[in-house]
Amino acid sequence: MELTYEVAVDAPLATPLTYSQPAGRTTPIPAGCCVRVPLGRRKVIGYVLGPASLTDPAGAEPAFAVKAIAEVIDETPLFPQTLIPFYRWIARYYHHPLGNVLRTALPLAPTSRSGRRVSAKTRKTLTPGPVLLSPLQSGGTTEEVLAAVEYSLDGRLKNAEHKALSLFLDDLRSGGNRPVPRSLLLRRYPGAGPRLTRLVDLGVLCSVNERVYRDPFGQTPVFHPRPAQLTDEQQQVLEALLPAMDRAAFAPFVLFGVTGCGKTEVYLRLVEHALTRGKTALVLVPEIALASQLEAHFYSRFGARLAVLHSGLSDGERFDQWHNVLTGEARVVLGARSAVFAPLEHVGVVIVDEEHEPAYKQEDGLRYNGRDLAVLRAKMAECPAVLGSATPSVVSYHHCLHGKYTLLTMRKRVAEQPLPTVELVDLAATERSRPDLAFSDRLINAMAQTLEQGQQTLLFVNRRGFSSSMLCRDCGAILQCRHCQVSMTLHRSRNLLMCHYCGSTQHPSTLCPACGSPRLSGVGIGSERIEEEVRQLFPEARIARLDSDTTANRRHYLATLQAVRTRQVDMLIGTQMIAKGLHFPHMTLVGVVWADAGLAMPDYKAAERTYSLLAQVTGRAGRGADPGRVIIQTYQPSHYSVRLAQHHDYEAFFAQEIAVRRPLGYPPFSRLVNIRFSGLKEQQVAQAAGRVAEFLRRQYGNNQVDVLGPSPAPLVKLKDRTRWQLLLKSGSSALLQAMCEALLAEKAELCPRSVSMSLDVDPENMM
DNA sequence: AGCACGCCGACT
DNA sequence: GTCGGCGTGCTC
Repeated sequence: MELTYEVAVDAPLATPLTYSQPAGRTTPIPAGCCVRVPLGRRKVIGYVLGPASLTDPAGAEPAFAVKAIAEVIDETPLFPQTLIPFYRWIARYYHHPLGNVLRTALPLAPTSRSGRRVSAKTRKTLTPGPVLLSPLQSGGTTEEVLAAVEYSLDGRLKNAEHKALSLFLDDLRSGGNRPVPRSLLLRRYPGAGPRLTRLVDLGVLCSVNERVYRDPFGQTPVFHPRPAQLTDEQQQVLEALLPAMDRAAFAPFVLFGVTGCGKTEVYLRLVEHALTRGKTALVLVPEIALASQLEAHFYSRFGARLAVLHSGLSDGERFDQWHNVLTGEARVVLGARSAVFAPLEHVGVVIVDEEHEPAYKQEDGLRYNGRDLAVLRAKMAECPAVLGSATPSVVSYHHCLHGKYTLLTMRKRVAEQPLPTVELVDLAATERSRPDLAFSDRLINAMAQTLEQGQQTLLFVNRRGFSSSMLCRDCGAILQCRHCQVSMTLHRSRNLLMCHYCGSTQHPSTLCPACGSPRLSGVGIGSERIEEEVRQLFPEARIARLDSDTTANRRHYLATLQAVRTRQVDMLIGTQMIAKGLHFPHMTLVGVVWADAGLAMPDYKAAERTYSLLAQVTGRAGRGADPGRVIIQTYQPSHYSVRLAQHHDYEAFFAQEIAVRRPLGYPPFSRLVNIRFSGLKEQQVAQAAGRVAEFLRRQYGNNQVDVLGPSPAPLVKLKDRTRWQLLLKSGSSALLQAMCEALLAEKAELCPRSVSMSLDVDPENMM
């Protein structure tokens, strides 16, 4: 009976394929191995999922000819078998081909087109050979060992060889009998090369290639000692969480704690507990900025048992980290969203820090949410999932109130620092001496004062400001759709306002519907422009900017933070990424340039994002002795997301937000799937979107699901491609799943190949 | 995805 | 006559 395998191939195929044992091979191939398989006339990469049966349940022969696996690329699996159900679930839930899911999950696997592989880095080291071993084992001084070697070789050692061996013995002792790198000896004795080679030939030394683990930590991170004493709140929270870990059953928790309440120590204790119970731990952070913050804490506590996985690593570093996890050497993984795929086994706790962060959502290819997958991993591993946040997502908090998740609260800041006072500046109501700039006099004066005192300022720019929405210059209202309560988008070319949820349009009225003012205009402020204005206002100040444009590489990011820490920077300007995790004792002023900019987004989550960003930015001040000052500029000081952020009142914000979403049936009262269409020909794209909408309405048009649209996407044209979208909204996740499956089955009939169609399940933003 | 096949327009 | 455009179908 011939062995056959189920193989997920690196091609957009809906199902795995069946292949047989490579010619001439007898041993079975373990699941998780990377192989090369024939597919049509080419060869592609595939992943072995396990044995396959050639007959279907009815006993029928397959209708295809089974081909043999061409090559086993790696004899050791790239991922543990236990994760296969996890990958299958993801493929099904996100409607993504399994082979492509695996390619996303295993970033270092070779691709079908490039055979380039990242390899282990090794170095040549030397260990004692057979001739040297027994004199070493009988102990004695270096001189005695050398004499014994000389004796057993009948005095065949030359002076230079004697010298090289003597240096080797020194290094061996000082290195605690670890293999001695050849390069180390060559540095001390440049001519040692041929001598060492001869010593190897004589059997005195042994040459070994040792794996080198490239150090992703750059310089050694700051050491954080383990605090002897926990706060009462930390104690209480752990009293709930540790027993849950001991029960070894799935249990989701939201750890709701204000900035600076000491959540990190809670995470560390949970991980410690997992390790002492022989389990492993998975810790996710939204982005690299926070990864480097937490890295130092985790590295201090767990050292070599820690692996980090994030986009800031080089391929080589990532390879090493992945393999450390795979071999079981690293038992704690700390990383960004893709670390949710880390090849850990026996996971004892899953932690997601800042769980509300939009950065957990991957916005291209496999559009997964790292936070949601983390919860799923915990479920499959039968362990607790801990979602930490100072501003939990509306959906997670809703689950807490309905008994789906357990809420744990930490209200006190560790050092009892008071939260800073937050001042709102109403941009619409205040006179400005520089109306040409984005700054009010109050903020300019505060910046000047801070600069004079030698303290630092942080300026937060909500870069999501969208230049084509309409803002009232008098009351700050943003024009919204009457049906969807999302902002209308201005289409300059056609001169009309459109809702990108439902597609309805309205003429750009010359008067503000809220206050009747005629002063309406399109708006948008980015961090580059702010930097320019600040340089103009304070030419003598030292200014740095951090945003996704300037932070493509981690070295620059870390260097900028270092410059701020050593007070070589007076003013730091940045976007979201500077809003969290960072704390600088001399940063006494935090300014928010335009707090309500995010409210202009055509997105039902706009208020939630605004609240959490403001709450986070606010937490950045007052970390040192000085409580700090926060100035928030806004056109909408009375909007609940701005007003309640000022008072650090999450519960009130949640209540308001839920009251808005309930009647509109947005999550958590429904699930969404956004179907995106794009293509080079406008007509084809619009037509395909229309046909799909018609198909779904005909098949499923009842009151259990809303099919909204189709409508042009907010960025209708991107890189010459026209984009349309169709939004599905339903209380039934199963119904949405069935609709998407039916749609994909009919895709060929509804949507030509020149139009690409992709599904975004649980969309995070609608752009 | 990638690679075949197949069916219509302007070229040696 | 045929070279080559890209719409469509299939891959164990």
